[in-house]
Amino acid sequence: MGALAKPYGSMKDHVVRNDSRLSRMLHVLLHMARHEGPMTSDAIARMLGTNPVVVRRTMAGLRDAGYVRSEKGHGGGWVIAKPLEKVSLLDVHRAVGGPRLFAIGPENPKADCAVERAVNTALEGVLRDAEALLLARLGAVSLAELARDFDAYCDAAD
Amino acid sequence: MGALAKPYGSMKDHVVRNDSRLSRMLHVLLHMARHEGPMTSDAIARMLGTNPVVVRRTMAGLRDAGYVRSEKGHGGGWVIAKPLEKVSLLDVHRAVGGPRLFAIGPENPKADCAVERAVNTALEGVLRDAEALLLARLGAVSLAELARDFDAYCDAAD
DNA sequence: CATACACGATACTTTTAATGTTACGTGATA
DNA sequence: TATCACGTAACATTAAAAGTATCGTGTATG
Repeated sequence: MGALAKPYGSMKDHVVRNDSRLSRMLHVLLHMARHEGPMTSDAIARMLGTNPVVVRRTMAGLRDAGYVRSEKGHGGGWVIAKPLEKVSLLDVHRAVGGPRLFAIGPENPKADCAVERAVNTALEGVLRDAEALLLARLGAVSLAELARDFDAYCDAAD
Repeated sequence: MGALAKPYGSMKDHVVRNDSRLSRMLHVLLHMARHEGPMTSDAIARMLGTNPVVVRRTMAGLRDAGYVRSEKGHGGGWVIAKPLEKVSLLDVHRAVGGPRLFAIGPENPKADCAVERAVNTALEGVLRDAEALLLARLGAVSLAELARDFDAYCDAAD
């Protein structure tokens, strides 16, 4: 027992493809906040190293949630539609589909076997607590704070 | 901001295929603890609703860690090789390969873009803390405690 | 009003890791 | 020696995110 906890991401030496929708949207939103006028899906896609269709697909959730707006035609693109103070990282997570957070979990949540149910109960308890922490932390940070962190980081680099 | 946290597993209505190696191995180990003599990979596979090759593949990690032993030939199979008090859920997690815990994460951990790095820093901080909690909780529970929980649950059902 | 622009949406393909499956080898026991 | 049980390699399947091609719709501009 009692092995030491390794930090996040140190378990595998190969590259793991995580769900990066939250991370990407945060990246985009901060850029949009520092950008005059609309940003096109093409420009955003180049920023993210991906495809405009992926951008539209992912940002659709943000639009439906009212965090951004999209305009068609000449001079169109994406603009921020809600003050950054009013949007938390959790809001963005939810807006992009609120994907599952954990890669591990029980095989069969509704097991017949009593032993399996006992295992599930224990694991689910642990996962629930970690999820609560994660969501609380994401909910406690607004896009505005994230932007301020970035500005502070830039100033520190001077 | 301030949306309420939904409990674990409630975000999706379709079935999500999690990495179930930890959960499965805990299930198996508790059964083995309550079982006289070796259990064959075939019997375990029937218990888990899977294939004996999957069982051998996954249990290989437990064997290499010294938590179980395997015997060939007539009357062979898998037996527990270490007291349940000495093995934590975290030990089992590590023994099955210590798979990644989170399904979300940054797209590109080593970004050139300063905005992206700021996002990554924030997200990684949250994930690191949640991971620390998760690993600490897994490390704090031994297989023996899990087995006792199960016994208590059974007694309560009388 | 015609044209280029930009999003909206659909229908795919690709990718990755876990899981499932088949087949064959090795050692142990009756 | 025949059967049992694990060890291993190789390959197929699956699921979700991500990538891609293509078309439709609305919009501003010349």
